[in-house]
Amino acid sequence: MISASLEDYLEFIHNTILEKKEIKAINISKAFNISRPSVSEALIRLADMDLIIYEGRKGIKITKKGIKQAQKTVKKHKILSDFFTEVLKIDREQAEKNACKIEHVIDDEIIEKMKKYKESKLKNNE
Amino acid sequence: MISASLEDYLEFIHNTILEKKEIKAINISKAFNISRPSVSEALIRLADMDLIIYEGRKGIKITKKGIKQAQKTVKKHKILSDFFTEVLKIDREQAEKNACKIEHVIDDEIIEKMKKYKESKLKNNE
DNA sequence: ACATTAAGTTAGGTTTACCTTACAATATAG
DNA sequence: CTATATTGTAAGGTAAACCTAACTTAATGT
Repeated sequence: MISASLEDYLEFIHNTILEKKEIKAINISKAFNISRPSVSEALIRLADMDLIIYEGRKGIKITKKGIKQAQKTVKKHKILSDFFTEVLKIDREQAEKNACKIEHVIDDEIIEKMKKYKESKLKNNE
Repeated sequence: MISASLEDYLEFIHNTILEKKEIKAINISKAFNISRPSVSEALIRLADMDLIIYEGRKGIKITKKGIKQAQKTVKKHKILSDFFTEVLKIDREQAEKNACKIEHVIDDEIIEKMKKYKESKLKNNE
């Protein structure tokens, strides 16, 4: 099992690679406001779990396994955030903030029900 | 700020006192499957925060501040659990399990919206 | 009353996730 | 092409939340 912190970093790595084609340790440091040594440590742990390939300055690559893992988190994040904004009418910023925390602890079944609930609500355009 | 673990223990202390009038460290140890030394440590930390008064075998008393804090958690727990079962049709067990984790990270505003959403849904008995 | 059991504490250890300070290596700017 | 700034690593430290083993103290059974 991956921790909430590592899951956050992996999610960020994945999103950043999709967006900008590459990512460096320093970007993670800045994005999460953690020290460079802490990032090094986290990247080593992610590499130990075969979620990324880390070769220092040569860059960070995400593995198949890492992509799968990150996609799961991203999916949860999106469903939570959409449910909060569209069903509960929470503002985007707060929805995002809460999705970031809840995505690490909520079960898949609840996520699926949230998704279905939102979809059927939209269909019946209530 | 109180940690998720301490919040869990305080919630359990509060609920148990309401139900059985008293609680001992050993009950927490059994309920959460953690060692007696870990409970001692946690109780000392809760006492340091003035959430309980702890005098070893003489018992555990919850302070005003502790009751307030615990009630907040209990409220969040109940709203989450009810929302999951009544709105999303999640089974009780899973709803409880997830409420236990989410209650520590979710903002009050979302909890309030969940409560209102559920109430208005019941009123219109959809 | 005394042995056993139960409950709690002490001491010392682990892992995770952070930190700072100091150093090494690489890029960039003049 | 060297000086400076950027990025990363090493070493060592902290706090939280757990653990085990060993001890103390209190309660209980016979």
